[in-house]
Amino acid sequence: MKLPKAYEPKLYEADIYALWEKSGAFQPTNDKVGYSIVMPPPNANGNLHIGHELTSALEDIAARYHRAKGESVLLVPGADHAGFETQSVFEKQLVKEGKSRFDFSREELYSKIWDFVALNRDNFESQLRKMGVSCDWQHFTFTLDKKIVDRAYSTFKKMWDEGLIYRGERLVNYCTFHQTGFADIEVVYKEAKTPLYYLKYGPFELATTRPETKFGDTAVAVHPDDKRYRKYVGRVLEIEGVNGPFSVQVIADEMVDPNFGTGVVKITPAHSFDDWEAGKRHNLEVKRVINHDGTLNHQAGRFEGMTVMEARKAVVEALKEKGLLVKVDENYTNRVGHCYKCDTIIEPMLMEQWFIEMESLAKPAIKVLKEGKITFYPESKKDQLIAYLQGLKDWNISRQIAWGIPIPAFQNVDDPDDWIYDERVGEEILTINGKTYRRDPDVFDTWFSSSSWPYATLNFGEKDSSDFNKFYPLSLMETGGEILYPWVSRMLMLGLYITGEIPFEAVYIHGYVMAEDGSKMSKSVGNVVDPLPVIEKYGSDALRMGIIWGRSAAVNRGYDERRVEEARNFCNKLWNIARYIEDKSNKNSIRGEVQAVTGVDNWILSKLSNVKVNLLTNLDNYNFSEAFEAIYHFVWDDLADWYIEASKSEPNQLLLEYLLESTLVLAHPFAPFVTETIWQTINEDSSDLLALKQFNGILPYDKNKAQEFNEIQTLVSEIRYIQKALKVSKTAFFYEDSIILETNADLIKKLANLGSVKKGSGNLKITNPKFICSLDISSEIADNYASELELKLTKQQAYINQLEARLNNKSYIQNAPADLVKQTKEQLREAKANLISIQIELEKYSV
RNA sequence: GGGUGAUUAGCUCAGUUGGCUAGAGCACCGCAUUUACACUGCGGGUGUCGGGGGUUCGAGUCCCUCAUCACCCACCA
Repeated sequence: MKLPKAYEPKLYEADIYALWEKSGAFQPTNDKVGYSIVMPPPNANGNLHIGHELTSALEDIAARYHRAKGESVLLVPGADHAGFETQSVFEKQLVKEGKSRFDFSREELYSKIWDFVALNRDNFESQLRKMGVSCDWQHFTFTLDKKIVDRAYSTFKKMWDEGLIYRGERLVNYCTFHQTGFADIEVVYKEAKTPLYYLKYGPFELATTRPETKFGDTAVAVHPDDKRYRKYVGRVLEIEGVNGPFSVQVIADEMVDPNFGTGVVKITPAHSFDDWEAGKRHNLEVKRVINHDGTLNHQAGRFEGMTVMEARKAVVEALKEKGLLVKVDENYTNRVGHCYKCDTIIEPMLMEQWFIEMESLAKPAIKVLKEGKITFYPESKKDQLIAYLQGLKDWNISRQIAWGIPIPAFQNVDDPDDWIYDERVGEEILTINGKTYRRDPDVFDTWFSSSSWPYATLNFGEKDSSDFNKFYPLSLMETGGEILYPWVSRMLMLGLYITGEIPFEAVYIHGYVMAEDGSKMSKSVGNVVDPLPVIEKYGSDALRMGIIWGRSAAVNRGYDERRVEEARNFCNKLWNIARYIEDKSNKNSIRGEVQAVTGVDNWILSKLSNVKVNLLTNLDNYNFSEAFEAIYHFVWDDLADWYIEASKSEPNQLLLEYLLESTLVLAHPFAPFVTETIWQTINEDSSDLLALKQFNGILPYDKNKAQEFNEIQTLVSEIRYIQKALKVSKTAFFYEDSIILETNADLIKKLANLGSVKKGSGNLKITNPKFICSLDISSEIADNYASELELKLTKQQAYINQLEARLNNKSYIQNAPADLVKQTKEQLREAKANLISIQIELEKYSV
């Protein structure tokens, strides 16, 4: 035998992948219907985790499936420079070396991170290979590749020219540790107990959580209808503060909730989003108090140089001394924004940044979503995306970090309002027409450049010798729910804006792989599962099937190693089916035309036909798990447990070989390595790849003959049950006048583990509605069967009652479809026949 | 405050336009060493489909309501 007793993935996987890659199996053939997926690029700096296993498994199953359907498939791999993410990882390393990013210029930092990423980049490429991903490596794209940077620039330029980009001084979510701004979506809000301080504030008493921003107060606000304070509105008041008196204006604004605190709010336009808006409404003075490093500036007087938290304490102390502190509510909870990376409290900070006007980009996106032009899996994500797009604010794309694509904009050193677009970002200073321009030191938000990913990777609108651009738009965008808003929404908007086409036909959102106990996996908790050791232990196919099995779109689900183990067993099952068939092939080399001969031959072909339809339907609708279960049950329950067992008494070698090949092709997307390994081992023609085989047609079969075997199956199960229940085996089986039972006598004897199968009658009658047959079992033993029969009788009677009730209902007869009524009648007839045979048999025991 | 999803066997979950006695895997119990496989085979049973109401001949599925949980969005001094 060529195949050893058990499948050992480790011995084959690397060679099989190399064989695929060498043969160019993953490159599109370019001459048939195209199917394309661009993989969401993983961060270039790290190792792949179990979530990547899920995402690449789903994408690869889709890709291999469409290849087997005969389509030209392109699966594009990539890597993400992941701007801020990567810089954070690198900074942590610097800290370990006792350094900080502020020891370097942005240029130095950029080149250091570049080297750092280059070191790690091979890592995940080899990991993707281990996962068996059938991607086209020649098409590998990095988010800092020239073509991606060029796209970012041309997109920025187009928006600049069309007035969608503006530079503005706005309050920005700002992390004082990383010293960069963030988009709204990047801020993590957390519930926290924040002391609420009640202060004496001129004639008012007011509540605040941020006494340290007092130095930036330029107004106090009350509700317009609040009679208590009406007389102060419009006046400018002198307020006694910790650093002496200062003046504020009293304004009336709807934003104030008269029932919260004292109904009076101090307004600090430079350091609060709401206050900023109020400031704009009332033309208030903006006074900055906090520096970019999180310390207070000269406005704070003697508190200058303190951090926000230090100053809060000190100011509260000072207020107390001056008798300005009325009380403190320690139980007040509110939600505070944090940096999602370092957990520092986000400061609203007044900054000049580049913004993209979103309304005109979002509108067309909302339109195509509402028109249902993109199919979402699950469907509900579409409405969520629409709701998100409808509430979108302008997008801050400036980041004050080094690791990213420099913004191609230069500012006139003599005229701050004079900005020019120029791609010579290698230069810090440009001189144009005698004017001096300095480059904006900022870089783009990573999501800005990655929004172009579908059309940029596929060279949309460009002359392209490889003709990859015909794969745009993508067939599928497969990704995790966490980037529906930051990425999918923006790819959609920019795709429409730049290409005029919807960038993907379908969006599939997968859920998270949670830890085994259902909690979130996290490095700090230490409950992450590293896919590589799992692959090492169980094989790549096993992990793939184990992770997709029982998982549906957007549902978070715990990782379960037992599933992986079962999937490993499934690989071994396939292996041993092949092993059996191959063994028989050596002993029995009859050639001829493959065809169904016996009932079971026809039956297995009908099952094969069903599983194929089932698999195609499910995968066309991205029901990965159900498609897998279909092939799993076909292989295990039908092919192995029934057909191969049956073939031991009625061998049809050519059909076995046909079934093996058909099964391998069907199972290949789910278990690429083991199926290809089997194929390569039994064929010895390495140019004939299973990975490139298409689904074949199903041989013709006779439905009636297939049905005959169904009946035999039922009978065999019944006999097995009786023998188990009575603890006997190898009993003699008798039948009366049945051609089917006569022709299948040997088969039934084998499958039901009987002693003999003969015409005649025994003392224990089998209550099967299709056949009159019996077992020869001594009466003492058979007596035990009475209780089994009684149970059966009760169940059957209940069933009959149910059916009769249904048929006695006139409305049912009138309103239900005729077919269904007919079916119910048939069921009742069968059930009654069955009941009678049980009753007749039972009578024997009551004597 | 707004939104979305979930609640089905001991556990993890399927159940596509309402219609065959509600399923799968695991776990569990029993039997089996028969030449593909113990990473095995055979047999076994378990559910007031979260509660309540409604529509219908018929509801796990549709509608209303309540409860619990999860996630997302907006963020109040």
